[in-house]
Parts: sequence; structure tokens; C-alpha cells
Amino acid sequence: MRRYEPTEVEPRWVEAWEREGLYRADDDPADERPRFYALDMFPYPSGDLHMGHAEAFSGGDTVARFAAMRGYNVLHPIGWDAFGLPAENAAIKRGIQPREWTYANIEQQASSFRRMGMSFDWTRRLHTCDPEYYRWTQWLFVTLFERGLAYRKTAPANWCPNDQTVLANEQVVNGACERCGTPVVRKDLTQWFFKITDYAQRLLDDVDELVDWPDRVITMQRNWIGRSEGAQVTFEVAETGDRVEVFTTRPDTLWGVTFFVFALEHPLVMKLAEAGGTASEATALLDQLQATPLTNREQAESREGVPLGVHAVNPVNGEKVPCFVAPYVLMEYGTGAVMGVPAHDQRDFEFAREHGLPIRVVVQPEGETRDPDEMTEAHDHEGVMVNSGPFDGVRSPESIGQVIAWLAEQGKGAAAVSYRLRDWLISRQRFWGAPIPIVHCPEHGEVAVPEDQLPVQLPQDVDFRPGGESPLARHPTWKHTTCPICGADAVRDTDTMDTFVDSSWYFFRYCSPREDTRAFDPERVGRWMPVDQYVGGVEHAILHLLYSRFFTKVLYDLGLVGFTEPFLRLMNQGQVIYGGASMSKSKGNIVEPMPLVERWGADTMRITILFAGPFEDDIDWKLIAPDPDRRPPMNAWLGRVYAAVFEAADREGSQPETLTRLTHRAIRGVTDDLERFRFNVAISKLMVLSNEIRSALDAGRGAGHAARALTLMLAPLAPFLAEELWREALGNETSVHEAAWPPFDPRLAREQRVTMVIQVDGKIRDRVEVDADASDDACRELALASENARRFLEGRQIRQVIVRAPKLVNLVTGG
RNA sequence: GCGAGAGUGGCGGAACGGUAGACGCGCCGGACUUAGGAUCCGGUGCCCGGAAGGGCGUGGGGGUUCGACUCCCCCCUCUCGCACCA
Repeated sequence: MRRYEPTEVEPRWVEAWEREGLYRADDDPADERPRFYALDMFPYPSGDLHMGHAEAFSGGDTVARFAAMRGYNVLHPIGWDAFGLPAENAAIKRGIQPREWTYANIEQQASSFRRMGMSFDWTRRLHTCDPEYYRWTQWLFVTLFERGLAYRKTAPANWCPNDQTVLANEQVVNGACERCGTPVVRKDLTQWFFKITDYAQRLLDDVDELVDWPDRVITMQRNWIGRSEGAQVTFEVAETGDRVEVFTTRPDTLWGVTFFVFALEHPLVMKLAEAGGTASEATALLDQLQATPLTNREQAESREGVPLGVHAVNPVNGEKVPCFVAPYVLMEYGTGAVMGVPAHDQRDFEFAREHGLPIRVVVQPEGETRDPDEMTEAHDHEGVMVNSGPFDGVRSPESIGQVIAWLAEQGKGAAAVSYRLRDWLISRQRFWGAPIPIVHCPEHGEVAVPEDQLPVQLPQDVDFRPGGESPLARHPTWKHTTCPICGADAVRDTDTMDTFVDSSWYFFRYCSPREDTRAFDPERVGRWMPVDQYVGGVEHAILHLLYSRFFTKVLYDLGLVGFTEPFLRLMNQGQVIYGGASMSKSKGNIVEPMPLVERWGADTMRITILFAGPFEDDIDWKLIAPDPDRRPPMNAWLGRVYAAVFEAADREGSQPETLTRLTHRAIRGVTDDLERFRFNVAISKLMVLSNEIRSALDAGRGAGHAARALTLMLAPLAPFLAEELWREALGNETSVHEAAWPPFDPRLAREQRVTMVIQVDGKIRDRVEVDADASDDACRELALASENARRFLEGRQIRQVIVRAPKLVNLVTGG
């Protein structure tokens, strides 16, 4: 019996594949094969590969190899998302530079990827922290700047006191820093933004094109953009004459307004408080706010607020209602002021109760039938009913439309759309990122660094420890430069870009990674993109994907690309957890993949992880590999396959090939499963096939055809074993990965089926398909059908029964 | 609260509307022993039964169908996302 030694076999093939240049994508336009861009979300080099990488890349690699075997010219690149905070933190701890730590980890991961047999085109490797790369990140910034899509403003920002930098809204989760969990505080800063809100509608509309994305990701994208339709209505402050806009989705409830509320940051608040004689109370409230988190500040049940002492005039009926300032109104959404309609809004209702304000239910005119739902909205039926002015009713889209039209006619408001999406804050006060390529000139203000002066390189010698201002600002000389326009002394912008900027365009760069005169070659991008299959974690469902979609649309508008969506299909792998909990250092339950690969082989690792469960679901390593000292079942199976194929190969020639039908069915099944990312099911089918081969051999029959087909089908899933079998056992000259996916005969793959139809009074009452070559099965199935028919016939007046069953005996009688 | 997804053995999980539980783990029994980090063979949804056999079974309740894990309606439970969004 031959014994399979993966740890000896596998490194040999890694070398051979590299030598043969097996996985290089062919850029030649003359290559007539259809192209397939298989993309995996590039890793952050935080250390060696972890289980999450092992799972995601095993799946992505299977897809890429499968595509290649099906005749595609495959682009399967790899790179590293290598800027970012952890490098600084690690470097501080070790007293080294972030780049040392980063590049060392990249080398470690690269070597592990090789060991795992990933079919990457290594010639396209990139790192976002290379000047050759971030030069073009900076070029993109400049391009956006010149198009008016990058701008600087002073605004309250989310500041993480631990990381000493601002965060994008997207990076604040429940009021805390997404990365370190520290509660975020509010800080007024001048920051750079990308005007992603200009693209809000398109980002929303084009979601419809993303048919091969997971539903939940599509939903998350939609919710994040958060479009609401309604009306903009103008109120006037009675005492000062200031006009204030509010946004509402329920203009039909304008007749139920009993108060008016401003957000704390609303620019009119202090002026109105002074006019109303409540300046001190308002100031107290504002002070209280200063130190509290910007987003999600105390999801207070408390409906606190301070009256401003002034009144707003309701434009629909001229009524004066009291104004308040209250933290439950957010400056970030709508106009920062809302009309208070306690009968039709839960929050307004709570506020009105707290402050003893009247509640008015808007109903249809003249006390006609009230919608019961409308009554539930009225919260305990408190309050007075009022009718809805000149309109037919409330809450229906029609009545809302009527009200909007009427408001517009009266000049009191207009239809409006509001988005939750904010502009993307990209400034970071940290060192390890791409410097923002802007020069501040006393004369010319913000001036983009000219293209021929890019990249603006990071200095080598800088104290990068966080200190509240950008480390680059503390460098003695770095920031001093001259204005590109007038040559006067000027200073560089000392902030760096959010690393999400780096990762929002890397997939373009892969198409022509060595270009040094432009970010990418539009022709090559046009040939390879959009990405056919993107694989990565669901944690990037919003940020990375939204930003990448935004960049793609911008590049489309610039005429650089001919498509508006970068990723056609998206697949999220599940997490690898341990003992029901996500792996973490603090729980001490981390399992590292590479030691297991060293011990049992990469194929065992890959196939174990893919077999463990559906690709999108979390898998619990504790359930897969209960005992680290035991031989993993997948390793044992690979050994059996190895022995069986060698034996089948030895016997082939003198023995007739068998198992043909079974083999063709397996080919069809596995093809289908791989297309649908059902790796676990595909592996099951290969196990069945391998068991059949072994049974055939035990029975003294040949199984050459089946052994060859199995080897081919194994290639995307267990590439090393397949290669060993293909070249060593089956004696082929070229790699199994260059071979075609096993062809299958639809005639053989499809069972020979016979349809039996039972008609009763002209209507089909039953239709049974049976496998004609499996007579036992056929008889059983037909017996079942005839039993069903008999039950149906029982006790009924039946005139005519027709049974059609070609080639089969009449089994049913009746009628 | 809003939205999305999921409920099948001891476990991970299979089943174009057609024999539910493939495949694997675990467990039980056996074989081989040069006693292995093994390997091989058989069994394994639950209940009754020595067996043959029978009954019950895909969260619960209805419906469509000759036939439902699968399609439709209602309910329950769980997971995930968003959440003072006006």
C-alpha cells in the first residue's frame, strides 16, 4: 500500500508551479479565452495568516482554479492592505519603524500563501504602503480634489482618544471606536472629506445591478445610504423672523404640530435662546453636550430639553408653537430641526409628555371614518382630534403627495429627499498612511501637488507616536515646501489618508500593476474588469464595498472605466470560531492554521475547512478537529484516494473502465456545487466517488476512468494531491491545473428516465419519473405511484383513467 | 422598533415537489495485529419488537398537491445587521 506524505510532496509542487509560471494571467489581447477575474479581499499584514484567511482564500482559490480548468484566462492576484494603525502600535511596542513590522509580516504571509498552494499570479503583487502604489492613491485624491469631490471643512468630528485620530462615521460603532472600542468624543477639527453624498442616489439605484450579492449586504448598503422621501417645510420664528427648514416624511401631519425642536448644534440656537431669555439654560445644555460622544449619545429614554422661549409659526395654519432645544434631534440628519407631532411620532410623543405639551391627532375631515391604524398611532387616544386641512386623509402616499403639492403651491415647502449617508471623512492624524498631497499656500490656499511631484513620500525618520496632532507636523523639515503655483514658502498638509482610500481602488491596479505613468491601464482594466467573483468577509459589507463602488463611479465619470459597478458577484465566507466564540487572544482560543499545514499538509487544511460546513456559515474549529494530536479525517481520506488512484492506474489497460455512469453524475454534481460555492457538498460527492473506486478495485474491476475524473475534480479543492496523482500516478506531462475540467456526457450523466403519467378525466393526476436502468428503484417508485393513484381513486366517481408508461408494464388499473 | 436570514439525528450538515437524514464526526460491535497519532469491515433518526415487522418523525398550526423539509398563509424561536434617521 502506498503511503501519502503531503508534507514531502507539497513543497515540491510549490516549486514546480512557480517554475512553470502556471498561474500567470495572460494580458495578451489575442488570447481568445474568456477572462475571469477572481478576487480575494487582500489581507492586512497583522502577523501570520489566521484561520479566517485560510478559509477565505481556500474558497477563493478553489473558484480561481475551477475557472481555469473550465477554460478561462484567470486573473487571481494578491497584495497587501499594508497601511494602518496596528503597524504603528506594534512598532511603538517594539521600538522599530512601522514599515519594518509591516514588510516582515507581509513576507511571512506571502510565504504561508505559497505553502498553502494558492494559485496567485505573484507577478502582480502589490502593497499599498509602497510609494509606487500610494503615489497613485495620491493621484486619485488630487483627481477628486480637482473635480470638487475632495474638500476641507471644519466640523464636529468623531475623535478616538485612544488612537488619537478622527474616525469616519462608518468607523464609529455604538458610540465607540470600531477598532479599539474606546468611546468616541466630539472634537471640532478641520478635515478632508470625499463628497460621496453626491453619489448617494446612484449608489442606491445601482444596488439593483448587484443581483449576485448576498441579500443582507445589499440591505446593509441600502440602509446605510438611507434614503427618505418627504417634504422640506419652512417655519418662521415669530419673535425674530428667522426662517427654519425642517425635513419630514409626514407632511400630512403638519396639522398636528404642537411644538418645534432644534438640535443642540443648530446655528440658530444661541441667537434664539437670547431672544427668548433662556440663554443660560441653553448654554448649560450645550456645555453638557461638548464632552459626550457625537454619535449615539445616550440613547436616552430621557426626553430632556430646554424651552427657548420663542415660538415657531406653523405654515399651514399660522399657529404659534413653543420652540425647544433637545439632544434627541440630530444635527447630522435632515436640517437639524424638527416639527413636533406627538400624536404621530413616538419620540415626539415622549417629549410632549415630559414637557406637558398638547397632543393632537390628525384625522380625516368632518369626523369621517377613522383608520384604526391611525388611532393606534395616536398613543392611548390622548389628545384632541383635528382634521387634516383640505385633504382626504392621512398617511397614504396619495394624501402625502397632495399635501406636498399644496405646500409647493403655497410656497411653504417642497418635496425633498434626505439621505443618511454623510460625506466620507478621510483625514487621519497618524503617520502610517498615504500623505494627503496638498500644499497650503498663504496666497493660493489649498493647492494640489502636481502629478509629476508625486508621490509625496513619508519621511523615514519621524517620531510617529500619537500626540493629538499629526506626527508629520512634528517633523522638523518635512512639511516645509514651496507653493506649486507661485513658489512661495508653503506647508504640506500633515494628515494622512484613511486606509479605506488605499483599498478602494487596488483591484484596478492589479490589472496593470507595474504602470509607472498612470494608476492603471484603462484598456487592461476594460478587459479584466468588472471583477467576476469577489470573496471576502461580511465585515466589509458597508465601508469597503461602498467606497469601492463610489470610486468606480467617479472613475466612470472621468471616462477611465466603462462600467459603474466593480464587483459582479460577491461571496462572504463565514467566520472560523472556536468553542462557540470568535477566536481571540483574550479568550486564549486561537488556532493557527500554519502549524497544522506544516504537520498535515495544505490539502488537508483546505479540504477540512471547506468540508466543515456551508461556505457562508460560521464554522466551529472545535467541532472539526477535536483532538490536535489525532490524524484529521480529511488527511486519512486523501491517503485513501492516493492509494486507490495508484492502484487503478496500475491496473488500467488490461481492465475495462467502469463506473462510467456514476462518474458522469459526480462530474455534473460537483460542477454545479462549485459554481454555487457548495464546497462541502462537492467534497462529499468526491468521497462517494472515491469509495466507489475502492469498492470496484476490491471487486477486481478496473476504475481507470473514474480515477482520472476524480483526480481532475480534486484539483481545485486539493491541488497538491491532484497534481501528484495526475503526473505521478497517471503519468501526464503537464499539470492537472492546465487540464480541462472533466468532460461529461449528458446522456450518461442523466439518468435514463421514464415518465409515467396518470390522467384522470383528462387532468394529470400524477407524474412519476423513474430511473429505467435501476430496475429495483424503478419498481419501488412505480409501486409508490400506483399506491398514490389507488388512494386517489378510492371512493370517487372516475370516468376515465389513462396510464402512460412507455416500456413498462401496466401497473395501475382503475376506473 | 425596522430590515435580512435560518429552524432537519448526539454533532457539522445532505436532499430539481418524488424512498428524509447523502457525506463526515461521534458512538456500538467485530477483524487484524510487528499494539498504530493506526487501518479495515458491519451497525447507528426515535419508539415497540429477539427477529420479521409496525408506529412516529424536518419548530407549531392551517392550505395547495396523487405526493411537501421543499410552494402559500398565520404563529413561535434563534442569529445577524441598522437603530432618537424626523
